[in-house]
Amino acid sequence: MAKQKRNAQETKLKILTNAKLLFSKQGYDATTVDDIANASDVNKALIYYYFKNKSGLYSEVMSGLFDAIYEEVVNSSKKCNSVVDELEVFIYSYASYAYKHPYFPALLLRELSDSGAHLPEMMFVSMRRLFSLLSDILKRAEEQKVFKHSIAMVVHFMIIGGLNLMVTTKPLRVKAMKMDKDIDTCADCLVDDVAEFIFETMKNSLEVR
Amino acid sequence: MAKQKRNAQETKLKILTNAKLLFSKQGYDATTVDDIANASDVNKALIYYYFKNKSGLYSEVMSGLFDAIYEEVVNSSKKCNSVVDELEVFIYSYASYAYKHPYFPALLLRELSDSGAHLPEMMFVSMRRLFSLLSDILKRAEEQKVFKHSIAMVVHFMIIGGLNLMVTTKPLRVKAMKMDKDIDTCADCLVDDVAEFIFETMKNSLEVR
DNA sequence: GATAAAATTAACTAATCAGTTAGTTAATTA
DNA sequence: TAATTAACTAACTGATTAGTTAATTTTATC
Repeated sequence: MAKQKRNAQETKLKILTNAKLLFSKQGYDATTVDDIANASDVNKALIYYYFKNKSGLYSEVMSGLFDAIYEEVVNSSKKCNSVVDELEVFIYSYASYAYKHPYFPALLLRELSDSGAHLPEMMFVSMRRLFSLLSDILKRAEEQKVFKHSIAMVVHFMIIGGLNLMVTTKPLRVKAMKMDKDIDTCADCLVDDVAEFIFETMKNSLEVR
Repeated sequence: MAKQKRNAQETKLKILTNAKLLFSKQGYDATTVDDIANASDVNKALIYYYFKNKSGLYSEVMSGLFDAIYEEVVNSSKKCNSVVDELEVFIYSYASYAYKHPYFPALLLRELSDSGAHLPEMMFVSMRRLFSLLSDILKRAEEQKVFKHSIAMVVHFMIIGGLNLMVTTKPLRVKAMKMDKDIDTCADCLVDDVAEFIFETMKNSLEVR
């Protein structure tokens, strides 16, 4: 039976971690509970012991991720002296997290691709919260006459769309580079260079001159 | 048996259309061949008569879409007198197509979210081709000293990421607006306003001053 | 009009899926 | 230390899935 001593927290975490990786790689529907159980080296019934069902597991995976990135972005913003700094830090911290946790962009894009049809409610709240952060930055920047008026939602999606897609398409871009050296798909671009380019693009465009 | 006269082309098209809608709405894995057959009001075995298998059907759906958008963008570009015009038209024609065919952004984002792991080969080629278009515009603009140097791949993803996400998240944004009027999620934004904002953002940032 | 080919049908198949059940074992409690 | 609880297991269940088969019907060809 048990190969070693029991540790419930450790078991649960193992399940969550493997679920996160598999949902990220294969998507929710193509990932079976058996997949997750096998990857975690636990009996499938255990997953129902710890989580209500497959979607309950998914919800926990996603809420963990959203909480983490929100904290990352918020905590980074606290050290800023200006709204332009805040925008920069928003972009850098989001980029940093996304590159370090590539399952996050994959999961997020999948959810957003069907308008969150199966989006757990708390995830919806988290996303609105994240957008609020950026929206607030842009609004204050406008009030301070640092930035022009902007469509915050579009800014948001240009930033996170750009970043997320840069993460998720890495293998594709590497493949494309091998096939055609004339096309620069940024296969070796560093995360900071990407974040910097996006930040400079937004700043140069929005700043009042 | 047959409820009316047979028309093979019409039957095939009906299957493709319904497959496109369902794959777009539910994703590949959650859409069953039975779903598609029922939606098309045909016998399931017919799908195997016309297409090799489920993934063969998917490939045909996707290649149709990519050919269509590529043509749309290319044909629009032919009427341009300057590289800046070309960029504008690239963005506007992509936006126009994406808004008129919301299943395309949904399908594309899903594929890109897992780095095209299941991406049909011809779709990979189509995407590279589309990116080449933009990359070429930016390169020429740089050579003509109209635009500064840019990371074409990041520009590409900021543009298509922004546009695609604006399309796919429409219902989410409407929902968010209802819950909190203080947040402007651009729920009623017009496609041309979005395209214009994205174009102006890229132009203002990249143009040499 | 007869035959062949194309389009279509109903029924079938083996495998897989989310979830369940009853039993076992380790850890905790009294 | 015995009883209870928590963590875990193997096996099961009914429904669903992609794909198949053989038969039927319609259309095209001669």
